[in-house]
Amino acid sequence: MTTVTPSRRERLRTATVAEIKQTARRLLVEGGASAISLRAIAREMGMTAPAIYRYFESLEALIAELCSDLYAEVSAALDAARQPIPADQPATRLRAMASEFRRWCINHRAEFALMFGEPVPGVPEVDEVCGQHVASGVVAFCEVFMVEFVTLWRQGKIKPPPDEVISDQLAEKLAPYLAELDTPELPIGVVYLFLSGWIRLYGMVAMEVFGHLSWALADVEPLFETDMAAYFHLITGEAPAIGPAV
Amino acid sequence: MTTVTPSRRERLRTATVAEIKQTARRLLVEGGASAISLRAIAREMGMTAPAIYRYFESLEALIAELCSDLYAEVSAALDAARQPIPADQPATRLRAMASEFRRWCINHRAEFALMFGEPVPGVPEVDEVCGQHVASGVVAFCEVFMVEFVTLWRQGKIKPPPDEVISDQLAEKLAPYLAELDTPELPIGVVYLFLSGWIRLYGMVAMEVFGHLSWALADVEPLFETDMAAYFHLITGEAPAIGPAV
DNA sequence: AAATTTGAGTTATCGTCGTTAACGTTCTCA
DNA sequence: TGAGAACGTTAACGACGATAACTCAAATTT
Repeated sequence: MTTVTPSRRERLRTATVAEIKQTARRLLVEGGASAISLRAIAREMGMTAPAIYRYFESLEALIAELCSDLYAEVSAALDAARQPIPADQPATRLRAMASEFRRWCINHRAEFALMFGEPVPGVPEVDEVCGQHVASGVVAFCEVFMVEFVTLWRQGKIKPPPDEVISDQLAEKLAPYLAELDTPELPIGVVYLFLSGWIRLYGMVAMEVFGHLSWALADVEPLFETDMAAYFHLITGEAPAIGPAV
Repeated sequence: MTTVTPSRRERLRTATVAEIKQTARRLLVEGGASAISLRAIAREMGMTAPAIYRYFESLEALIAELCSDLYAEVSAALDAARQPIPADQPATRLRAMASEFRRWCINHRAEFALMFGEPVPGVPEVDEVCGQHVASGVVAFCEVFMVEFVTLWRQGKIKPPPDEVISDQLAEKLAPYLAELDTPELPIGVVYLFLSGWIRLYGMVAMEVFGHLSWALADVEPLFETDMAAYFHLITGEAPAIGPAV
């Protein structure tokens, strides 16, 4: 243990920090990001607003930290979704994680908007911590998908698209990113398929959460399932073993 | 003409309304949606804030109207992008419109966030005006894509995906939407391809505009071009005539 | 042409917000 | 036991949306 005795004061402090963030979370859920205010938090906690400055540098910093926690939370949810599936079935794992991602985002719309919508100034951007893969929750969140995808590739299950589809410029621009990975031998076509899948997943979830699909669909789930199936058919050439999560 | 003499007062009024919206637009561009405030607008116009209430019911209503104008603006940009291309080449038209959509959104990031990000309370949602296809700018914006897509289908150029890929539930849920169209005979697989394409386009543009791709790519354009090419290859079976717009 | 109504703008005010400064109070530790 | 840090308070500043009451000029009506 690095901290033997958390020293009473430190215990109280961490408890207060937790209560502040938890109150902010509740305000976020109930009224959107703009409902998070220092005065509202303090009011609900039976305090006065300036007291919060003992714990956070500013409202912006508070929201940034809340956002980091949310990334960790969704990462944990994704990790939990893949655990019951054997590690040698990465396609099924990816499938379950995609469904869980959609489920989490739909059940946490305000959080999703904060994390994946218009970037809030102060919230750590992903590319700022591209070097160390664990420091930021965002990278960890991406890695969960990436690890399974690489496993799938190592199994030889991924059919990279024909070369003529891959633009030379794409290969050129992706090169520095490949160097970041611990698998630099990953073909450019496979990386393209990964990014393409992440974009399709994000696109569908974002449109659904933001209500931009309600004009066409009463329920997005069938389209989601169909599109995910089409994607896995595209990259593996076979239908994946599906079990619609939840 | 319905209005013979716009009656001096009305001319002044519309001019003031225009100036208010144009000032709001500038504030939006310079400082994001949160920078739009009645006081700031009034300050820049040499007025006092309450005067604006003579022209708009509230800040929310002002932003909603600004948003409608933006939908019309992007619709016009898309329309201008397809005009130089013959109407009997809908695939090329769609391709050009997709590129133009990305270009417009990248050059108008703050506007994009307002229109396609987290929905702002007060901004008219698309599904509220699903009946009349012209009333809302959003629908007109969607229609520009839809029209070309239907033309492409009428030419027999779209290969619908195999039936087993299309979920029965998808067909079920899309039925009411098909009835809305003037082409109810449109196969469910074709509608799926359209929505899938729109989602892929939105996903890529949204991630790029929001900066959620900068961790992987210094320049998103090659991936955009590649993915669009892959999409058109998927739905038509052949590579479209491309000319990377701008 | 005079009287009246309408429209557009003002000032004053209320309650909200983030943030800072100055001031107590309480707990911890040497 | 005393010094000092940590935690909390009140007071205040400037910015925000919104409303009410008021002034003034323009348009309309008589």
